Amino acid sequence: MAKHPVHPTATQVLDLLVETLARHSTISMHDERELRGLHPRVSKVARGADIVRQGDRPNVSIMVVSGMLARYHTAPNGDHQYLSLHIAGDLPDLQSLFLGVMDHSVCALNEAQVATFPHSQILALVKRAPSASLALWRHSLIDAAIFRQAITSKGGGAVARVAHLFCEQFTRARAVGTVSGWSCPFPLSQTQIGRVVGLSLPTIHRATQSLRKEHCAEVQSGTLRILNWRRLCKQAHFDPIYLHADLAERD
Amino acid sequence: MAKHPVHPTATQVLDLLVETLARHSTISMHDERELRGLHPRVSKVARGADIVRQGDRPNVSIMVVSGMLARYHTAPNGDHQYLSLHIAGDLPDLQSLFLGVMDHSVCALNEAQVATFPHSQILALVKRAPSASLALWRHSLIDAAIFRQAITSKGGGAVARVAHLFCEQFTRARAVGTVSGWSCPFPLSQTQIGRVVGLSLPTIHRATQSLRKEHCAEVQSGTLRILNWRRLCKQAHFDPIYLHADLAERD
DNA sequence: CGGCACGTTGAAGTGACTCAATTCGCGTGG
DNA sequence: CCACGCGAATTGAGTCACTTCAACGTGCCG
Repeated sequence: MAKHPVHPTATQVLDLLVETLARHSTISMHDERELRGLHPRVSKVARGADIVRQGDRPNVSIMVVSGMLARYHTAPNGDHQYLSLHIAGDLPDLQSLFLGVMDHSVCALNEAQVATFPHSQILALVKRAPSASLALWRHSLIDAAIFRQAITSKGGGAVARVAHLFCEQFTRARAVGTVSGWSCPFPLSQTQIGRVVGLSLPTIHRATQSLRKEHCAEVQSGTLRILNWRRLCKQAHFDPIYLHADLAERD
Repeated sequence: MAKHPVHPTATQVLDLLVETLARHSTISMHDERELRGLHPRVSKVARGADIVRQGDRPNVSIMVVSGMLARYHTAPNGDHQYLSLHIAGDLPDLQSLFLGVMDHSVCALNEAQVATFPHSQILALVKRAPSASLALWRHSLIDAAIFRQAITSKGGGAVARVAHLFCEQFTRARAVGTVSGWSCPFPLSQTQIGRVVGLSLPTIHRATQSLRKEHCAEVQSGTLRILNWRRLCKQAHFDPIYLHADLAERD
């Protein structure tokens, strides 16, 4: 599985979409047929580039095909506070479908490929395959659950916050199949980790160092490697319930 | 407008629901007719009582009719971290419709009245009036936007966080019409304010005192009174864009 | 009157921040 | 091929805001 498929076809993109939704929702034959009727446009995004900006009124929604994106707020002093990280299959700005104006921005953390779906097509899909739209709704609810967890995580110390970030990322990477052994992609510098968990660079450094010394986890050249999952989870007070990774229990 | 209607009829409850959704979405005649076909059950909840608990698998969703509710996480040490506050018209656990198991709890901050809607009825509604379900979806997206804002707010100092809470609550209260002059209901003790913004009691005390001394806002016997809206917003770095209170711009 | 919840205030401790200096890895141009 | 420069990681010193702990006031309800 190449990190950057040379030129993903529409079919591959739609595969990814269906696969993502099927991970937590039941997708009927009819739903799948309608989903495959969408016409995504795939484009490449440079590392650090913005895809959507606060205040925009997009008329498309995007899906991550490869690479990693981040949503962020811009603080009054100009700093960036990252709100969430997004990997293949994620739909980071699905909300723009219903909330006219963006209340945050989306940028690429490394070179990434994104698929864009016109809102008009999605809205048409909603009419023709309502149960497929419920899958999208559920997807956005899980998204919200992750934000709630982020609020609480700020209660713990620096090590706990970083450890929690590692746990969440590894768990989500495992779900989409981008892990190999105990490693998964993690293209963030320490400065960027600081923007995610809301701590300063020196603090992040000490926290990551502590986690490496205690053989919990380490980051090296864009990869996160788990050294001791059990211990890492304990440091993080990680309880994956909020990721709602279990299969749907209703239809 | 009594704080606790003696015994709200189903009609009044459905009025509130339609009114709430119409605030940000276009509700067609057909949608409204279908919404009014729901059969809510109204019940009274004692101050401090839990309505749903983490780990539950509810088969109903609730709407606040009067009073104030809070969603909260329970920290490893037993502390409660409030995630959001909810007033009349809010649907705090709409997510339970699609996410089987609750990842947080909901409790009443004062004596409150809540309406319960069976999931089965809502799902039936979704089938019969898809566009009404889009209004519910949008509602849950605004909910998520508030969580995102909460993450960023933790960046500022104690005074800024408390001020931001005051701004948000007053703005939302104004939207549902529970303000009178520059006052709105706010039944939280300083300890509870601490649970919302993630600070200790003494810090909250000093922050509220500072806001009163600077004639920004004050809390008195369950009421929040704005003394100087402009100055309060400045202290809070409050930008209401994330509340998406503007009317819907698409159908 | 006694208990209790909440508000008020002070003193001491601690964790993270800012600021700053140094090192390392790596690509680039002389 | 080496010097340079840049981004990132590393480390230390001093400061500040919030925490914890503790004590006391105050109003209300039994």
